[in-house]
Amino acid sequence: MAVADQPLQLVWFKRDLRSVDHRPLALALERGPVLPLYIVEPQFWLQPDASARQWAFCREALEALRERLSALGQPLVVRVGDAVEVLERARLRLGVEALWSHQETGNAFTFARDRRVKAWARSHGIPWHECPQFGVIRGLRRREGWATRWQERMATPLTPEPLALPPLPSIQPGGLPSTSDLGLAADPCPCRQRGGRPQGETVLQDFLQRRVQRYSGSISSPLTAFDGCSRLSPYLTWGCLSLREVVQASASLAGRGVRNFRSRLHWHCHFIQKLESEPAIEHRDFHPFMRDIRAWDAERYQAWAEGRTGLPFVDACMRALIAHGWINFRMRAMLMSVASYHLWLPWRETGLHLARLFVDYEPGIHWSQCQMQSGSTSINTIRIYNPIKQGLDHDPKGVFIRRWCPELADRPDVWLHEPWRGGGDHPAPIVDPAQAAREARDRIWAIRRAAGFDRIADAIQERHGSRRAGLAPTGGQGSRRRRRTDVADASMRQLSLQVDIDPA
DNA sequence: AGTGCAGTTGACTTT
DNA sequence: TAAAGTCAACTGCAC
Repeated sequence: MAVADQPLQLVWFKRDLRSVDHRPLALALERGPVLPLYIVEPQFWLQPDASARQWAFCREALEALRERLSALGQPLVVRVGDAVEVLERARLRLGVEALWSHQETGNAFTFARDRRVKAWARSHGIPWHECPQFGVIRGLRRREGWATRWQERMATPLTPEPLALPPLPSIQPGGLPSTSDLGLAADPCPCRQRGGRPQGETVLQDFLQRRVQRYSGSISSPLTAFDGCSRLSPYLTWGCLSLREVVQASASLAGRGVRNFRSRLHWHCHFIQKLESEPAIEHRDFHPFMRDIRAWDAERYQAWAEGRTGLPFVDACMRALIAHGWINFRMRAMLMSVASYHLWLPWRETGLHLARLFVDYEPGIHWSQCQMQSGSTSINTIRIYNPIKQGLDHDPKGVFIRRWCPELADRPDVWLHEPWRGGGDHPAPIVDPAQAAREARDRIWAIRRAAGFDRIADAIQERHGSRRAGLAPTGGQGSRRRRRTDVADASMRQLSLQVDIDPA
């Protein structure tokens, strides 16, 4: 009881639901008794990018964290409400000496909420200590040297789990709301991964000890990716595992698979950095010439969203995503590409649908990817996926298609990927893929050739493209005519924006 | 054996 | 993490 007399160190858990490698927790504990708090914010869960499957995973992770912290002496305290109101109540009833948390690069809601929290903390003279998570750098001015700083951060020793937390017996732990308490729509996801650090640790061990061997060869096809990918993404998104511990756990291993995997961990932060540096990319196209070019069409959207476009491989991927809350990277790109090019739908709406379906939704990665797969960054090559070719390449025998589109199970192999061409009365897809791709390509290139496009693209490159030694940011993607060296420069710059695979 | 030719492969360019 | 087009080199085969 004595501890309650002292002002508390308030550790605010956000998307960092673990007690290992948790610097804010460790630092707070050095100063005094800690109140470990998670705030369930109904407004956050009512945002259009939130879903019941995400809450289900988060809730499991919270239960696991509560159990772990209980074992250390003080269970996780959970309160429901607006963050500032909850913090203010804690201040009035318990006294708060300092607020501790990890930096969060989230959506517009969490960005605005953090600014309110900052104002609240300042007005009451409460210092708010935010420790960086990931390799994302807040207040980044120059992109030069980013990769080195990432390496340094990942090489920092892990912060050990506290040995004990002084109990606060007078504080009720509080219950975790249900999906319906939060007003979330029913969202069955039968094959979803389970939340919680113990689950994350198991997946990590299994991946590094066994599955990583075949990583490189199995990440492209949805037939093999569910087992072949690391499947760590939701545990990183919700912070059950720290990125640093994953990097360090893989550091002692060698081989093609591990190298490939590590480059993706690097890339994870590279994308989150873009949203950190420019929060507007969640809502607005990078390039102004790309704004409002697409048309809303409710029927097309619904068909795409439910996996009934009539394009078998696309529908199979969407249905698998709905059931698992996850699909491999390449198929995410294809789904977005079909929505943005073939169906010509605005990326914000289709992006929100995918965000809700992803249990591992990470705003920085997600919105960068949505814009990239829609051609609106202006500094990346236009990549229009051919959904039939993707199917033939990655599911040649139609095993995946038949699994998720049982209505096609009896079709012979020959026309499985384009059943409408096999004669009979099979319905045509909602768009003719070849014609739709051609029209989209022509529209995009007409915009890219417009006067003034390149000048703005160069400015975007200057601000967002990562640098590589010896590269001057000159020339644009849409130039009508270009010297050979400019072409090389452009492709190098694309690569570095797209995937930061700098080995240095 | 050498030639012509259709078809294939791979590197590179364009959109 | 794209796809389609172009072109030159190559291959197998018929004659």
